[in-house]
Amino acid sequence: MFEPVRPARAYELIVEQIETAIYDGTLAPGDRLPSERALMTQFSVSRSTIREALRVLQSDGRVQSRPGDPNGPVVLPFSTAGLHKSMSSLVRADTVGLAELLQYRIMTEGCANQLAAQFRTDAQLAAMQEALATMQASVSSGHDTFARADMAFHDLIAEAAGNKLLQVSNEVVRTVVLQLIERKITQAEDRPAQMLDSCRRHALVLDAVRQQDPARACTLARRHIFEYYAPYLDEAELPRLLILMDAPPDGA
Amino acid sequence: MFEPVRPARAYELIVEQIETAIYDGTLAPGDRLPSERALMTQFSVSRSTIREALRVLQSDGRVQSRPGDPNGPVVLPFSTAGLHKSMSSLVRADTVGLAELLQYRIMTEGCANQLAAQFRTDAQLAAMQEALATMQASVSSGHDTFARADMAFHDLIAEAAGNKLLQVSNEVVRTVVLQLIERKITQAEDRPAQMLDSCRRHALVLDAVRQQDPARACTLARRHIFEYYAPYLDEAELPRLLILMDAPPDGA
DNA sequence: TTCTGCTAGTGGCCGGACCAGTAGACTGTC
DNA sequence: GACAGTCTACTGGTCCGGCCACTAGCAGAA
Repeated sequence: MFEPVRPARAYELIVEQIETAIYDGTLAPGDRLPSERALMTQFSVSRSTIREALRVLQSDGRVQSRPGDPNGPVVLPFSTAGLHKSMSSLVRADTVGLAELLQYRIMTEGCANQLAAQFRTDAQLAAMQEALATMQASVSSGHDTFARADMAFHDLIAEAAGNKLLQVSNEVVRTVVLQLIERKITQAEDRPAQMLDSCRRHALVLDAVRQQDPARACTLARRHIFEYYAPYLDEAELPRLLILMDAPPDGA
Repeated sequence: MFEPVRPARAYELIVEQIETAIYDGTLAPGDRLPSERALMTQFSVSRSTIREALRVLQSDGRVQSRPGDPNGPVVLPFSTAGLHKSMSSLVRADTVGLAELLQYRIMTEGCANQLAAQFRTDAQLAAMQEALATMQASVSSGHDTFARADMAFHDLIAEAAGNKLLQVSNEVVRTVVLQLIERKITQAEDRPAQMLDSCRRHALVLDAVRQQDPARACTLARRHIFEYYAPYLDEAELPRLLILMDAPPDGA
């Protein structure tokens, strides 16, 4: 009949007020909050309470304060840091595993390629071409340049897809996956062969994007991710990914 | 040559210590932290510093403290709450429009249905059936019950898909979409007809899930979302969604 | 045995204080 | 007038001691 109540903490109310001010634009990135001593009069609470609220906002990446700064805490622009943090924490805690990450990535990256193939501009296509060239050129030189160019390629795809959510989620998942298998992948003895193979596959995908063939771009991208990362998975985990390959959504 | 240094805050060091203790299992979910007064002697800092550290840990969903509890703050189990929080902040903050949200939702929900059709258990199927029944029963009664049952249905699909990332992102996007058009949808004069139609479509999707036909489940789910929300979009925005319909991934 | 009231200890919050650090004004020099 | 250096007012980080409402568990009453 009645609902349980959760007594309101003062600092939580302050966090809420400042958060909504950020959401509705009253506080834009780059703006400055009043100093802690000014805030305590505005909210009529003590400084400890203000500080606890600021700590929460800071840990959420909304504001940042610097000792001695006479301008007060600064409102930060949105960043994906929070997403990265919470996702890698889930990975560290074994709540989500590599298979789950890859399953998700196969879906989103596939969709991204599909959209990119449809809506890419010529300029975007040229940029992708360039990123691929950098990848090919750095096969022999270094793992680092290659990885960066690889990252850039996928970023360009996501950008061409024209969906910010897709872009961000792709970027986050991709980064977390790389973190997870970074050691294994850099130490692989057949690393150069892997890189060459990766280039070949990227070229195939890029070709589909160039010819504006969404279905093929999607299928190739999915298959590429699957085959590239499959060695790092257990046998038992493969079916959950395979169903995304030859079954739909490419309707084979 | 040299890297910039960031002076270490005391409370940050405390957060780190407790966090690593949680990660490496020294502190398991359900365990109790010492009281704030005890922690201040262990870390040899003042209570304010302890409290600021606890605020950060609390906002990250790692611990929770309750006033008057003689057992001290409790270590929480890992959950997707943090991911949920940062994801909804992304969706809210980055000024993504309805079309973009729906585009994303069509992709993820489609995939979820595809996976759910493949991997659902009989128990999950029964639960979906029940949710759909509740929806059908509440068409005449009230908008609220209907919306809740609708939500439950999609949650069950996402759960059956067996991917936590997919589950969280689906839930977030769905919630935000509903918030965006809540007013328009509850005030629609043909609301009962809409509800009936929605039930019919859900039944179709559920049938595909029952028969474990992933391709059909995916296609139907995508089409359902598109047609349900299309009236709330501009003409110009439709193509970006349509490409996800009759082109792949259902390979028509 | 059940219930009640008490109590020790808890987290939430307050006010004041000190310190190292910062930016901008202020000074003296050239 | 331009520029180095100092000075100052204020900032955030931390500490201390104190008060309050609340909770769990216990001792005593029924």
